Amino acid sequence: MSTIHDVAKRAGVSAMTVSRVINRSGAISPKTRERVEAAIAELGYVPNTLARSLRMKATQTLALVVSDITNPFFTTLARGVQDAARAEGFNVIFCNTDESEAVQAEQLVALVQKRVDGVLLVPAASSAEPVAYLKRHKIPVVVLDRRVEDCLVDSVRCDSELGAYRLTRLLLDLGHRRIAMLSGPARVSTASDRVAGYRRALAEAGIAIVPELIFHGAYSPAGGRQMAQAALACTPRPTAFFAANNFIAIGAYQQLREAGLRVPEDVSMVTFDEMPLTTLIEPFFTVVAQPAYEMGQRAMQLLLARLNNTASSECEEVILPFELIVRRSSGPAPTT
Amino acid sequence: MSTIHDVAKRAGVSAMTVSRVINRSGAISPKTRERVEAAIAELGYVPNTLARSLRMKATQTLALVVSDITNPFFTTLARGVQDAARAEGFNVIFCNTDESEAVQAEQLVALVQKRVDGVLLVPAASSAEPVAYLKRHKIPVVVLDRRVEDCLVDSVRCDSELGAYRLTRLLLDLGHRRIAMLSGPARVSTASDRVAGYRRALAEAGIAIVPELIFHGAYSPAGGRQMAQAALACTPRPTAFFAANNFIAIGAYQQLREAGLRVPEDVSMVTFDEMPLTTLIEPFFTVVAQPAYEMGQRAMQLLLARLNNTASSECEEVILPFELIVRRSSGPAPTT
DNA sequence: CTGTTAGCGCATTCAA
DNA sequence: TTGAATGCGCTAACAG
Repeated sequence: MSTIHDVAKRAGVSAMTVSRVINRSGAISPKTRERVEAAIAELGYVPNTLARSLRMKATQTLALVVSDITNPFFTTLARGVQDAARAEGFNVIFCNTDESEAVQAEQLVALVQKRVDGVLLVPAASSAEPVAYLKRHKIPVVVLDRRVEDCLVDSVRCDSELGAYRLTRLLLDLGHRRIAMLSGPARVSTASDRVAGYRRALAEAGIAIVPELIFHGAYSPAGGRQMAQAALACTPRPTAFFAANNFIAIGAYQQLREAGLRVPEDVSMVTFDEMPLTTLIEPFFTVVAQPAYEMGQRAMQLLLARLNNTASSECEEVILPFELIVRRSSGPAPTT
Repeated sequence: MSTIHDVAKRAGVSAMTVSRVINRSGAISPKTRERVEAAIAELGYVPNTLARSLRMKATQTLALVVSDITNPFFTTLARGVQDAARAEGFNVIFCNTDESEAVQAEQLVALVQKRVDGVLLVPAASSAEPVAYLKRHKIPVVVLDRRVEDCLVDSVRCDSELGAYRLTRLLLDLGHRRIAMLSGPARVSTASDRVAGYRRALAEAGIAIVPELIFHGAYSPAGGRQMAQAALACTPRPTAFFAANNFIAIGAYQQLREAGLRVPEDVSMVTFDEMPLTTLIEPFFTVVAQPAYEMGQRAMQLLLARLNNTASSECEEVILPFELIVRRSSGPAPTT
């Protein structure tokens, strides 16, 4: 693979001149520029960004750390990140943590080693340590989708507490009184915030909160199944299920069906996050739809602002609006 | 940010010794190792992979280039790639081409600049040039999901022609005679292969091929809508629709519904690729399901074998089996 | 077991 | 407008 020196030799100039031509820095006479460009073309020379990055202390590479790229919410978010990054000439490395703090820690080390210019982090837990780690290494971070304990960082998310409050209110208005809350890992802010919103709505309605009806499990179909199964064992049986995200909803729904229950005739169900293709075919779930693509974009904008030092010195906290979409999965509580 | 020299100074050894400790190369006395490790911890030193990569001519970074990470087929495939890569200590950069050869070309240049160790490519077209480009730069490639014109590369895919043949046979066996083929971009091998399979099945059944019923469009819901609309304008109206992928199926399905047609009562529909969440809630589409996750894994294995030189010198072509799953979207042709 | 020398490919600084 | 020297942080090769 040819280097800048090979090009220089062939064009009969110095490496520095070639560098200037490539980066459009400094002034170059049209003639030599032409010669250099010819040499570049003849050799099929492609600059080595490693060397450049080493020298410049900037890699033009960012990272997006999510729990599972397979979840359409994160996929869409990732696409928003990608598109915004590409527009500015940045590449993006993706990492999945599978909600494991240990895995996340490993990933972050690898990213620091690679000297990525910035990180978009959907934290696996609300501990501030991972963010602090990146900051210690002078790597700008934007926290996405989830909160992190008292810690000054740029962040982009929706108001999970409010969304959950609204969904719960919806169920209450439909006459439901026993509502099972199937939430995510307790250490994840969206999971706890959604529980908080649920509690607030119940409290406000003067309905006793039954701890046995509040579950924490994995943000996965399997987690949803397990929690639904446990919830079904409660007596009296809940008449409504609040799934904290789409994956939980799917698993729970399957479990309900297998138990011979119909949604919404026998039990109602509400959840967070759209299921893109499903919605297009047969809109079914009543959801709080978060603007995933836009979240990714906005987060990337914040990060780029930091990188260009055009950001305000204070950290910014962007709370995007969600949309509550009522569909068939929620119906009136059955009158026993 | 501290360097290997800072660590060396603090530990009272040479940089080389620190390097040896970090990379577990060479023999180090327990004592000095301890001192070095202490210094590393005290300084919070993290090795700079850029410098290492520059020196070693290897980046431990790979790239996956797909058309659209938002398509669950590619998302799942990406996850397979990721998991296999992580197990071997590689990071993966993702790129979307949106089926544009121009965008793809740009992306590949950026990847060569970054000196990625290898590329997994879902080519935007069947031209061999992009693969040749990478090979010229000594970057191993594995072609995924699609074929590339007479070109020796490792590749992993399913047999699209056969899958399409089977799906078409299924429709024929159900009595359909006018089957619209809604395919992808003509330059993409999966699109043309699926048309080929469709033609073979029809020919074998002694049914005339009606060119007006064969469409090429974007592998997107919008493409599906447009093609379905055009197909519905044909007289007599087709009784069955073959969508070449899940996105086309979604769009076409919407268009059919809006035209007041019921699936499968009025028209049948078959397609390629599962729609993960949809399937879990309400299995509906008759599909050829390709093992996306496994395809990603296998491709990564081939690539890693190349990188470790444990691969056979000849290129390997892995054709994975698909599964034909019959569901509700396909039914008997209506007896007019 | 440890250190020295040299260079990976590029861009900044200064000089011409 | 152009070039030479220098160093980014690391490791291979050799020496001791």
